[in-house]
Amino acid sequence: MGKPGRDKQAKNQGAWSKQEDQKLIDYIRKHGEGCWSYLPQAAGLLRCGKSCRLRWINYLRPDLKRGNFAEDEEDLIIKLHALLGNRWSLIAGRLPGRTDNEVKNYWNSHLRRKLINMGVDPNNHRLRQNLLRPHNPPNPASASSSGLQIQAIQKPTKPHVDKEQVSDALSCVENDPCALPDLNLDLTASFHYPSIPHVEGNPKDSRPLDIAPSSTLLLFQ
DNA sequence: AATTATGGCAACCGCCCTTTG
DNA sequence: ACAAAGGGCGGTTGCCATAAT
Repeated sequence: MGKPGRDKQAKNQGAWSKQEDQKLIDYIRKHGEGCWSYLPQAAGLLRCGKSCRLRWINYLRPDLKRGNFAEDEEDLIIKLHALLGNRWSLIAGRLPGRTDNEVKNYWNSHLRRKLINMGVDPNNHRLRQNLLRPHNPPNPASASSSGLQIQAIQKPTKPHVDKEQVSDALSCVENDPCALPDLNLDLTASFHYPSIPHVEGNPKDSRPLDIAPSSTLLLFQ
């Protein structure tokens, strides 16, 4: 294919206008989500298909929750991030009405800092070494602010994993339920597009879910 | 009141994977 | 088997609002 993200007809960039939003909404209400590369032309939008897709998924979809994250959503994001890493689409799939972009932004702007304040390395979800020393312990009050308790773990984590590792990790969880005592996560793909007209089945939706390894994760109780 | 710093979020970029012919 | 096209994803950027000075 040609250079990705480059639609030759696309002219508009930057923020979407109300008119553009309405065109996109109207088109998708009428025809459903189909071929994104064809959509701009059909809907009369001077945007690239990717831009339309992103605008719809992240902003215009009728089932989006928006607004502040609840505390249980925060907890879930932290737990899932510990399990999955920066796989925002998978994490968002477990949060009805939330998008990967929203979860990613919330992580980067709120939760990362929160974990750091708790003395936890947001990259590997382990207690930072310097904070384990007696003269500089993590603040227990802040650490329990979201109802989380933390156990330090020893082995380093690998940020990115391949699919075989992922399935190994899943079987590890299955074989050893004590590994993740209280997560109780049903890690099957879950998508929430209840009000979108279904035009054609998307084969990608049925692809197997891949899960990051858990053996070196910080454990939450 | 004006200026600067910071945070939050929407949107874009570019890579990678899957599908199709 | 291969290449091209489409779509999805995570990372990054840039704009705007608010806080601090």
